[in-house]
Amino acid sequence: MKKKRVTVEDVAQAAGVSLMTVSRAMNGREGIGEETRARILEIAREMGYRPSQIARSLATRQTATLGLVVPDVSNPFFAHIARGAEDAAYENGYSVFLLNSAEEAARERSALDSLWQKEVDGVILCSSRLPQDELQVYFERFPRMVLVNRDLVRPQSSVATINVDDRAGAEMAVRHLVQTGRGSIALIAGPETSVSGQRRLAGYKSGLAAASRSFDRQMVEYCPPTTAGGLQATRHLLEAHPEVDAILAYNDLVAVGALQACKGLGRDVPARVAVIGVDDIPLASLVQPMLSTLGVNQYEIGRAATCLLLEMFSDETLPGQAQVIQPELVLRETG
Amino acid sequence: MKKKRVTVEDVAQAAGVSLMTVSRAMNGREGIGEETRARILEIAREMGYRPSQIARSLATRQTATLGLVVPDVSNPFFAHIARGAEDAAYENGYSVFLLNSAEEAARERSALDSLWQKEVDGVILCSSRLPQDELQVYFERFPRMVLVNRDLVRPQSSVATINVDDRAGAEMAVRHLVQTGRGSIALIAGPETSVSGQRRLAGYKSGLAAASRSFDRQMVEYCPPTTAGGLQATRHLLEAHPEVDAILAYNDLVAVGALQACKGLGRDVPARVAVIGVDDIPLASLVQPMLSTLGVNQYEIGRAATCLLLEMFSDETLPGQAQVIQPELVLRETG
DNA sequence: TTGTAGGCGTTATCAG
DNA sequence: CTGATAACGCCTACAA
Repeated sequence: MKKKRVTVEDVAQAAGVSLMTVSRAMNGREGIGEETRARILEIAREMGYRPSQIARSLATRQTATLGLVVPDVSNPFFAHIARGAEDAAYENGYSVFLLNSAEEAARERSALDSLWQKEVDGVILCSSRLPQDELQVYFERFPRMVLVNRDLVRPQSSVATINVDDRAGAEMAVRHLVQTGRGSIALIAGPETSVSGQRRLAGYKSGLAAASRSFDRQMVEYCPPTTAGGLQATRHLLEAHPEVDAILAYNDLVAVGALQACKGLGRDVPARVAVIGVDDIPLASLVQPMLSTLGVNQYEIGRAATCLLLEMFSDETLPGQAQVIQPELVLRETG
Repeated sequence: MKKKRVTVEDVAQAAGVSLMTVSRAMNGREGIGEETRARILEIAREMGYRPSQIARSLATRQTATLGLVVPDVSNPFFAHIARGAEDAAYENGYSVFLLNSAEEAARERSALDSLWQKEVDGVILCSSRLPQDELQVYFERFPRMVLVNRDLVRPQSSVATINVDDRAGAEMAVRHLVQTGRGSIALIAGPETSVSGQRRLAGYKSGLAAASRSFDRQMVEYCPPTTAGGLQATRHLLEAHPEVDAILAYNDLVAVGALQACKGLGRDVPARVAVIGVDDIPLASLVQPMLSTLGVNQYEIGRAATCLLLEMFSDETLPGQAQVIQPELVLRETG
């Protein structure tokens, strides 16, 4: 009942040549007459032949496939990265597996194991929560890897990184808040295990220090990286510390939650409380009041990650790069 | 230099058995002593052995892989579908290829061809813009398929569909606008080639007809399915037809654009103009004023699509289902 | 320019 | 219960 797949052999038979000639014709290789090639290509087209990527992969040990692991595609930040990564992959004839790690180490491991089993040519791993020594195992398993939002303890020739300078960004935001006269600046810090969250915390501290202010851990509230998380954390914070007049949020989603909390508690933004988010997702300019934020171009990060991977593929010599992206302080009505 | 992959053969040798015994042990098959199995499993673990999915696929003609084609993952609507689909796939041991069709027929074709070449076990195709006869070709190429937001002219045993009842939704929205006293209801219709857009247009017309109002094509404006598209189309419409006091938008993104246009032109929403979107993406309740919308649970659509695919996989008898999802009118401040 | 033999890592089939 | 052998569809290397 099932239609059998057309194979090289079928085409070869139909064309009256050996299967190697067909293979050469399909792959545009040297050593074959132009007329022969044209004839074979035509026959193949007529028969509806497409080389099996599976068989090809087994023979060549290359799958023309990349893996993309993100915490959550439904987070606009990663959705844009995914689009950028897939666009670049498409342009270069690669396909991409999309895996969500769901902020869970176990599922992240499972995602990477699955990619390993699928023998992808490279992996883009975003915001990994795995400990360094565990990551090391995967560095060895995969031919190349790009880490987004995660540092490397020591450089690896097969691993590149793309990091947003969250620390500098957070510091810049705090400086700005200080300069505009805010007296009590709080941090809604997102998940405690987040690496970029820790970097923002560091920037928050150093920004405070630069203004000769002391750090108060009461001013830091952890929460899930969502609007709901931001709402709850901010409400909690504001009830305990009504004097807070500025909030730096883990990301824009959390910041929007903060906005909602302020509204719910009757705190006018930005008159009474200033709010600054991170990421500059489209939502930031669509909420009312519009959100000030530390912006980066997510789509380009995705593209860059794929391109890095593919470059590492050709330049065997290319050492593990470490790209750093400086966020930009986008001031809107809230900051 | 490269570490060679550990194969069944290596494990078999280390265990002093044949490779078939190892294969059986790994796959939990019958016909092997419990002690032997445990011993082999242990050895395999120690050696860091993982079966090559590539080789396995070649032998079994199954890849444990699905394809998901969406117009654009960075559109929150599809991002949530993607998450739902991947979650369900993960739970069942499948991986998913993510492809963006970018609203272009050529890229959609290319995406499907690529999946075909990769020999995926099934495909979820969202909002296809391909003509029916061309789709037919792919129905035959893929073992099973689920179409989201696209009808089937005649049922196919290997194809299921999940459709939001856009027509009924649009009609419901128009009825509501009429009942709340709106006199001039416009439609910002999205891309002219969109199937669900056409369904909304039909519902818009029948809603008007049900209220004994005549349809005026001047009240319909096409645009790209984005906030920017909605902004521009609405501005254009409102300038040409200042009497418009209600807008039904192609989706929430477009509706938010409409909101912005109204604001820019000094038209108060909802006092002067009512706006209703479609999809109920998170953004809808985050903008100010909050957006009324025809809501569906996107995440569940994604899950359902994957589950349908996997069910078709086991129930050979299962005929091509056609699930229809009724949208719900979510009234907020704008409607 | 073209064809032949061998192998990529696994599973199916059929003996033992 | 276990093992040898033949696919699976393609490519590399070498021979003609």
